[in-house]
Amino acid sequence: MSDHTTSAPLPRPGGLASRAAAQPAAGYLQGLNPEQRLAVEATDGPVLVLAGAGTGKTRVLTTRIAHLIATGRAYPSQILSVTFTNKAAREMKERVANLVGPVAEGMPWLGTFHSISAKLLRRHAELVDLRSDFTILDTDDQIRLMKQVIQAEGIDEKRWPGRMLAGFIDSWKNRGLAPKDVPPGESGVFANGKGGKLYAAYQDRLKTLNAVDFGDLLLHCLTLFREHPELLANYHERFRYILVDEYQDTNVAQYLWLRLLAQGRRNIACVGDDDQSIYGWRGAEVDNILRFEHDFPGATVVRLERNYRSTGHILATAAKLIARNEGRLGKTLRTEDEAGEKVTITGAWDSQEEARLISDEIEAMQSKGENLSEVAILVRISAQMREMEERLIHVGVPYRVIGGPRFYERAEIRDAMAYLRCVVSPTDDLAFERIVNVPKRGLGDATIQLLHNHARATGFSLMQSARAVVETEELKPKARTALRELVEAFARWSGRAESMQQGELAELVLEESGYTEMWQKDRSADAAGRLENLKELVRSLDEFPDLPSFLEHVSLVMDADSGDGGARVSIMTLHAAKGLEFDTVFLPGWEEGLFPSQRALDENGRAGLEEERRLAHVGLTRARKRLKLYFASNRRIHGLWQSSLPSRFIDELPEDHVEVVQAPTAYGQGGYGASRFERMESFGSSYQTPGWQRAQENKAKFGSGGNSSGFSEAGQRGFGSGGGRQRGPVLIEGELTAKSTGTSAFDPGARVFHVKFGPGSVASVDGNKLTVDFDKAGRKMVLDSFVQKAG
DNA sequence: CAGCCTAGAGTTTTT
DNA sequence: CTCTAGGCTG
Repeated sequence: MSDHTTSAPLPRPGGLASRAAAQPAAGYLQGLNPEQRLAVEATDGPVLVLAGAGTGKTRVLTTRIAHLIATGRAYPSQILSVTFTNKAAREMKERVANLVGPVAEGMPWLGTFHSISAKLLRRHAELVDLRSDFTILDTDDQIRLMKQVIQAEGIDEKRWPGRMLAGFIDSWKNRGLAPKDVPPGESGVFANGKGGKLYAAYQDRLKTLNAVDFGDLLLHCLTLFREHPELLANYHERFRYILVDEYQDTNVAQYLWLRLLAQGRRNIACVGDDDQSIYGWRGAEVDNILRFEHDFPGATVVRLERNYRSTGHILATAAKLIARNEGRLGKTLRTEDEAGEKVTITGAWDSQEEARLISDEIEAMQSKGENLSEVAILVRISAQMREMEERLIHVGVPYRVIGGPRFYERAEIRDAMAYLRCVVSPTDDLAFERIVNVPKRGLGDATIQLLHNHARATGFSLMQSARAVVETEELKPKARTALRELVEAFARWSGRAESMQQGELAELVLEESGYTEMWQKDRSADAAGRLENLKELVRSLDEFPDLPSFLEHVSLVMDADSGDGGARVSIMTLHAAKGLEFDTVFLPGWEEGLFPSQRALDENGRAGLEEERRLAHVGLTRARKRLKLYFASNRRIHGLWQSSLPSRFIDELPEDHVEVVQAPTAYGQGGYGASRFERMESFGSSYQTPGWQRAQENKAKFGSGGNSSGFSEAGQRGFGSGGGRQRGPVLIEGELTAKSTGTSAFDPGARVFHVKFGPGSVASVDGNKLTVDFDKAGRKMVLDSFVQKAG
């Protein structure tokens, strides 16, 4: 290994380090509370910092790094500091730089598990049978490859889809299992026992392609360390201190990775919060954090419990909720902040009204001049976003959606990348296959198949095969010409790669390949945006010294540029909100089945419920000053209106700290009050009627789809915006209280018209509920306010 | 080979 | 309901 830092002596007296150490209580330590300070100053040996939400976790981490550097314990290049996301890594780098100055620039080992692993692997690729210019596949490439492998085995790809295999393989990799390590019982679950075999075949394919997937980055590192102890020892020497952020999110592979590296000096500090572990479904093992003291005997455990973020009521609410979980290390958050406003809970008739209530609140805040960037709407599932967006567009409140497809996952970026990959490494078959017929060149399945056959027979890459095949008569003239042109173009581009600025080269490639033109001709709504993204890609290219380093950056680091500093409300999933905070937080959709998610309950029972509860806890603790929860009695799921009960989590909140703001609607109130009754105490829903199914049954009582669909347009106008700024629920309550509303204005036999179902005749009347035989839609039960007299 | 149409599915997401 | 992937037809 050539890295000079390995053999560099420790700072000597008189160096920068000792000067800093000589100063009493260094400036960076000031303002830390005693626990934080302990977490910073316990430099040697294993340390576990249990940092509750808003307790200054990042501050501890960055100050600790500053402390290690300033006291001369380590050079920046001797500190291994791992995060999960690039965002976290970036933030940490910035904050360390603020503390210690430009020395922090030299922190080559501050990064994500994956980027650090990639770096290690590029150095030692040959030891795990790779070339150092290996490509990193994304999920899409991965699945395409799986499909090929599955088909090659002669398995029906429909019954055993590639993405399913990808899921299995991913979870094996998460657990650090190579093909040979997969328990036979598990490898059997896919394709009648072929799972393990397919995994092995897939790994073989990757090796031939000189490619790795995300999981391999970790896995190959494990192999590297295990099979080359001298190399590992070398890194033990180098990494004097190891820091880990969000430790509760580590999976088994990451845990093993850390354990191997920490073995040497045992100077490992993990910071995390078991109450914020929300990624169990993708392999995170809360156990890693629960087991820390056992794995690292003699560990110093520090609890950070003083919260600097939220007001009293909010914190008390969150604390009470999370206290219901059993599998936790136990922390009690406290604040010295004022009690503030109570947390509110509002019931709405349906999800549209819920959106309306939230937008009303936001508009009110906006008119008071509050900063919309301090407002967030956090949802359980992305499907909830659309309705919120529609509503905000309707009232003209600016918003931004956080999350969604990442920059490099967009088709146009991946296509452009594939072109560049082919230019840089003509043997990249996956990239070649991706763009061979994009834009359309008349090179379809038949041509690809031929190339594949040729490649398999000769051991050539697809590009080489193409070059050979165009010299033969095997292809029809049309296809042959097209393919020849493509192959020649790539030769030309590759030839220029040396001499040209990569940004220019990319532009040239995209232009000459006809790719840009393809989108220019496209008239779909998002074509302009895609061209814009391509421009962005070209622009960012020039920030890199060369194409390969750019490609690495894009596959591992690049994320969507959510720039744009305008004041906007943020909409995102609860998962995406972890680590963020806002003055005001809206939490819609607290309903059984949605949150906690029925699926989490069905698939993981109590563990699933507890993870959902932690997710709720994450949501609650995002708020600094104002926290507003909502539930709707009716929600459209997969296009069907379903009625739902308020979430059990609502029942679990402390009455002293929450306020049920609006008397919920008549129905809503029934639901809220009755929910304690109706729900069973246990969570195992297997023997319990699922919420949504019960909702189906209830539906009859309140009219099937009819009433609610009418809500969409006529309904909204009818009560919502029309009747003088009134709160929706009040009006709806009137509509629903059949008994007190008196009789309907309709008589049996009357002809009526319904916005959704069209014309029909009234069959019977029950209060304000009508049974109508619609001419087209058949017999439906609807509320009279949704129909008009006709003919 | 390309465009249209139909059938099926449909949490949470980073790297 | 809405999207996507794959199948079928021109």
